[in-house]
Amino acid sequence: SAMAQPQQQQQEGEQRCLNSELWHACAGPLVSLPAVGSRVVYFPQGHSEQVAASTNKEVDSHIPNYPNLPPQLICQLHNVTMHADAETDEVYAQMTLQPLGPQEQKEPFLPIELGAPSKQPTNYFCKTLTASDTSTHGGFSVPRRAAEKVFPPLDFSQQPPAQELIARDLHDNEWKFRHIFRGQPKRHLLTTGWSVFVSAKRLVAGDSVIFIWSLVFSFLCSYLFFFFGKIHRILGTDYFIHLFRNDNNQLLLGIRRANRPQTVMPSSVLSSDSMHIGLLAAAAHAAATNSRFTIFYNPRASPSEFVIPMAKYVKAVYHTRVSVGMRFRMLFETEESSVRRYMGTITGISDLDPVRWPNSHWRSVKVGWDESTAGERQPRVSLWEIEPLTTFPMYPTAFPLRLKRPWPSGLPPLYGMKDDDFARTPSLMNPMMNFPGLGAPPWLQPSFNPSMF
Amino acid sequence: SAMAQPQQQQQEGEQRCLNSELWHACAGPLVSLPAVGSRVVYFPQGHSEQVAASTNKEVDSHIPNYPNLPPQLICQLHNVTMHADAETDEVYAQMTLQPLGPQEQKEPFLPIELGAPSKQPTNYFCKTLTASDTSTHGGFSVPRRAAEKVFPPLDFSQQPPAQELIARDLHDNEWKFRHIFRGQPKRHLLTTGWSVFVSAKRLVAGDSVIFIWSLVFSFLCSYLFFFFGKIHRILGTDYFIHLFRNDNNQLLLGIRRANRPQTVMPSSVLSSDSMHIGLLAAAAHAAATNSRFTIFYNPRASPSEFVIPMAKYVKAVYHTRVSVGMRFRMLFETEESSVRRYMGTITGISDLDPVRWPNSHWRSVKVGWDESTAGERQPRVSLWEIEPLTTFPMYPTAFPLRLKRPWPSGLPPLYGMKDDDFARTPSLMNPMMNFPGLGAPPWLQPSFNPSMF
DNA sequence: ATGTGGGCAAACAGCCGACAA
DNA sequence: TTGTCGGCTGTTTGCCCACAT
Repeated sequence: SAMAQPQQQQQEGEQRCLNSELWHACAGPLVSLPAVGSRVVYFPQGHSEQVAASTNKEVDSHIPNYPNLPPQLICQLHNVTMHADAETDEVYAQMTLQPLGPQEQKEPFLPIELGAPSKQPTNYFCKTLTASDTSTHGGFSVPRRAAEKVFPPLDFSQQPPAQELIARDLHDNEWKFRHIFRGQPKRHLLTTGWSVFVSAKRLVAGDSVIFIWSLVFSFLCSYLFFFFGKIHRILGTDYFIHLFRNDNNQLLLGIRRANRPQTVMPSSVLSSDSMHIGLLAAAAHAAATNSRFTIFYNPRASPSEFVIPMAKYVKAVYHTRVSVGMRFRMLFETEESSVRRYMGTITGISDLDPVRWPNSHWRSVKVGWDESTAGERQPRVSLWEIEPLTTFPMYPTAFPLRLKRPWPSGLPPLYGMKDDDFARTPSLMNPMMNFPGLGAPPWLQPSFNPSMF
Repeated sequence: SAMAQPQQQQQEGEQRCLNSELWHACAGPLVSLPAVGSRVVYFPQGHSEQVAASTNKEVDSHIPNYPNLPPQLICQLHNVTMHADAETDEVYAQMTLQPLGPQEQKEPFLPIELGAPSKQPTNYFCKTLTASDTSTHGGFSVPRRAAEKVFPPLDFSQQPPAQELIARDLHDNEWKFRHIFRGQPKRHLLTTGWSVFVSAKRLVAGDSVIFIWSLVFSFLCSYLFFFFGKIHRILGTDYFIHLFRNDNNQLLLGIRRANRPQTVMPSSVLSSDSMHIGLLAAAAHAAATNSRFTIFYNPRASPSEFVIPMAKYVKAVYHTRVSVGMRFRMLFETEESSVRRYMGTITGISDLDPVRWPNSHWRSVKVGWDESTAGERQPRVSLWEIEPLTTFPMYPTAFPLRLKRPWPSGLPPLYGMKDDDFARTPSLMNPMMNFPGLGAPPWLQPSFNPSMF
């Protein structure tokens, strides 16, 4: 019975340091956080979308305009902290941003700004709970491959083979489960302790659980990987895991709730109007004074990734040509927490909100999706979300849309590409309009290395 | 077993019309909402306090100033809707305010603006739950007087006397309880159905429940009371209640949670800075354009009643003299949901935040409390929260603080009071500074009737 | 390979009066 | 008057396997 009690290590107030692997696993394979210190592009418009999704209220029309707030702000990302809601375990990130002046925007890219985003953990599994899993009648049926991959091995000389598993959640609470291999045919089960977890987290059939086999001193591990990279490559990852597996291993446990019909959350703190105004005013004030501001990014609340690495933005907006009729692919998360690509066709390029946010790249691409189940996929995407295909357009564009960009003259063409190769709609005609006085763009600096993209 | 199931009448989205009596009972005896259509004074500073209390974050110093936003706005209250959080049953109110121009501020008071605030229901009881009440081992022990007052009478000819009670909560969900009178000595108990309620509302020992015996058509009842006031006075209230008791009665059920150590709620939607900015910017924008804005008032989240009837404000600020050393009484809510008065002495009169909110009446009075358990009571209060005593000050004031008010000359003195009778600190010297161009104040209009206060 | 259901024992929920504060 | 407890059912929880998919 003591086994069934989770040892709640109540650490109210500020979370110390949330496990990054677990956070990313819960956030999903498509979510990546820009590196601390890197430059990012912040979209008030996208931020607004997130608030609208959280409050279930569309942005009202009588919200004042902030004419000095451009549709995107180039910022330095000073701080990123990962959080999880104490009640629901919903993951979110807090970011501290500082708008940059023209000088800083122009500086060449740093290595961290070009690095690959953090990946999903390797030794993990994610299972969508069945009715049996969440019922009080029984325990949790562990898929065989999953158990073999992420759980410590059982002693099969015993009958039945069993062990006690201890897993930690995002709040560093400990959950104990009896892991047993029994039944006819044999299968892995979590019995004692499981229902306590289900009721504490209020899980229902359709929600998912994630188990990760992690190394406690993963930072030390990374350190060793860095210095002994060659040894690692020779001996393989398993050797390194083996080094730590005996003492310092740990099982992590996260949840991901099904996309239930959102409960109306009128927040009872601040009206949604005030929230929208607050977000805009905070950004406008920060932009005017070049001071820091703080935002919350809630990856599962809305499909609006509104803080984008600057390198990704620059590549997509300036180094990719798109036109109406062009085919593209875009990544989506599957039900099983992996990714798949959906195909579509660009049907238009225009401002999402020409009145409030003219000349914004936010969701400037109107698209149609190939598959008939496309009702749930957005009809508008941003340039950096899609991978245009280099094949011919599906059908010829109604009009060419090929305008000569007002690129600073006298500069060498980019990567063997001529100016004429860029296609722009009128609204996208001058992408530099928000960087007054900006001279040679950063990606024209000698240190800029396009091959790193 | 069907008895134990609450009939959840899920009405997602907008609440229709919450029961006002129940809302007020849950909000507590000190909470009153201004009348729709009346003029009120809105304090951004107090609103800010509520956001700070909700987010557990003090207002940061680098939030921009809104120099055009006065510390108090005279507004018309266009709409008030009562709400209850779907998760926690926490009560809150949504108000739509519209800042008024000088002309409208000056208009004479309407009857609704001078009416008494809504009272607590009469036929109700509130009990703080014991360990036995919340334990799964037993039911709910109903205090005898409470049961006799608010529950329908039992048939004592039966052995044991018992009946089924049906009560409705703020969300209009139905809860059924078996009410039985048994034991040695005899007592009233709620048995079947009680534990379902306790676990559904997640009640713990220390929380309170409120039962109200209400009339469904209370508006009709008020209507009759109004027209047949004399008959009512002759026949007595019981006659009127009897008229409706047979068919249209209903039992209401609310909860009030103990003041547990507040769970940190970083909201995960918007940073507390942005919320503060949002509140200020929304008010400033509304003030500049004389347009409506919406606020949420959360009476139990913080002791900051930041929307005050204008009449109450005017009376306290202009028609009450206070000085350092003066004794006063102030109402507080007791644990048992009734009120008691605490005594204190005014120790100073000054701005709470001279930098950000100069010349504000919000919590401008520094006080000391008589009782040693005063640690939990605020050291600063607003003028309209206290009842100054007309007795002599406890100790003579260090300096007179008696300044001649710059009252418009040529007007008759107020209610036989001479100008000299008003005592003001320098910061409160000119209470009209926020009403530029204001002539004779509303309380000088012939229709203003001070006896209604 | 894994979801569901019957059988069964142990644990818990929940109704009762006794007692004491 | 009312909070808590021991006694005593009836229901639920939860571990086991069989069986079906």
